[in-house]
Amino acid sequence: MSRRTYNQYCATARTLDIVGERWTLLVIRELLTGPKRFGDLLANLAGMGTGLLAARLRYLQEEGLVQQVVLPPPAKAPAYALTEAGADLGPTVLALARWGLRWAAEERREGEVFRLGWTVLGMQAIFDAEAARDVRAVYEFRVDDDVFHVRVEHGEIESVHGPAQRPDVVIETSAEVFRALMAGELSVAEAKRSGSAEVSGDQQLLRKLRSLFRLPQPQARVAEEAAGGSALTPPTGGKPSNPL
Amino acid sequence: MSRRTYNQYCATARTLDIVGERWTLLVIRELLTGPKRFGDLLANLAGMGTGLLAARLRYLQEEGLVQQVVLPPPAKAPAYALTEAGADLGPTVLALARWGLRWAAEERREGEVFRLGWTVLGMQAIFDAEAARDVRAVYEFRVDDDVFHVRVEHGEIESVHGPAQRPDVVIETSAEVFRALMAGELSVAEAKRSGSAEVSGDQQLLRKLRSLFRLPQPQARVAEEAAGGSALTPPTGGKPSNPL
DNA sequence: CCGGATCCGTAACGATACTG
DNA sequence: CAGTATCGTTACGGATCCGG
Repeated sequence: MSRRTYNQYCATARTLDIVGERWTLLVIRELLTGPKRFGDLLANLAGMGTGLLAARLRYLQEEGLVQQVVLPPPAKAPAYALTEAGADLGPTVLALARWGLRWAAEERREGEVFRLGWTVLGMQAIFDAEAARDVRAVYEFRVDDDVFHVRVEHGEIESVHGPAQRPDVVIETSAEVFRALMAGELSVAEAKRSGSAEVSGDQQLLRKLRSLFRLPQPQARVAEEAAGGSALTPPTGGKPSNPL
Repeated sequence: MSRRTYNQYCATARTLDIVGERWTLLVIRELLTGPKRFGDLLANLAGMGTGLLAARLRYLQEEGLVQQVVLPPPAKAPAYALTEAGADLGPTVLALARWGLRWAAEERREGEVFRLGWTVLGMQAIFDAEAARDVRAVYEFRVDDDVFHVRVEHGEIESVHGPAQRPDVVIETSAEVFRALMAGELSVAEAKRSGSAEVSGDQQLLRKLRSLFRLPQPQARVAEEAAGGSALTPPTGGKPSNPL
């Protein structure tokens, strides 16, 4: 009858009691880039039933991580947004993303869904605050019908759904080309030359873009030797895989 | 038949495909402080069935996050340990703990289990690298039959299950008193005076202990106002709740 | 059409009993 | 001690239906 809980006096377990169920952290991920409507959430969470999404949103509201809002005019539609408590899960979600980029970043698998917003969050995960100390720029990305923008300022980064007010750089392309760009299979210059991407704006800031991120060396997760002090596994030495 | 997956080309979702199922991150949490035997894991994960734990460990081995090891003499018993990939989930688990300390840190609930190791990890989560820049010390905690030690050096912290080689400070007490210490309901000095804790070792380093951690202000997760720009909620102003 | 609520088959989990 | 086998219960996934 009552809710399933780990029943542990432990901060990690308490957190997982609230956000550890299936889909929950992905709902948070979606809302981290801005408010979303029920239908948009559903569209980005293929496989999740409407009933389950409604139940999750209701529970997250009860727990004070999510709130219902009304989108500003002209939209004026009902939507869901994170509260301060919910938004504070950002570092946790980014930590998950960082691990995935390092240890589970094989290429796109057959049938896997791809959304622009996820990659934008990935950029946040590998953002290099040091390298961005003196950069102040707004990048806008347009893929298919989706638009996100990334604001870099004071060594911080922010990723938001929707167009920017005054972007310094605009990159417009297809989902597949954008995916290839971020996977390091293609450079922006190449994409632009081949006509598969439209790029406009400040050339200086465009060139700076790739320096703002420190992609972790993707590693293979091979089981190590058992027994004593397991010897260091040599670096995999695969392609460094640069984004942008 | 096949494994349940989110099927998203997204680093966060990929990570959750591997460690997002029930209990999995708590198994990782247990192993973050050192190798553990099957029975010890089970004892610290009350409510988890033997079959499920076995299945999780088998899967995590297949995925290269966990490996079977043989404990060094005199134990010489089989145990489970993290691989490099598994250990790299440390930052993620600590991020979860940090959120819990801030937003879900109500007092101990009726029936909740408490283990020394979880609190030791909590200390890691709120460790203040700046404040510890010039501290070099090993603290040992003994609670009931459990022993952990915390090594602080070069602005880094490490929490390990078992006794230290040469601890600078040793604190021995009961689970309930230790819990109260970390919850800020009691100071080490008070506990020592009342005879509910044995403390020995370097007094200087003992006094430094509490300065090494920056406990987040615990916040209530109240749902914020909907509509326009939600007004700032006033600080809860509860007791600052200092550990140690 | 959007935002759900309801229903039902399947997969995951929890507790206990049993075995090398 | 370290698991495997079994079985009742809960959670999830997909489809259908309903109100504004």
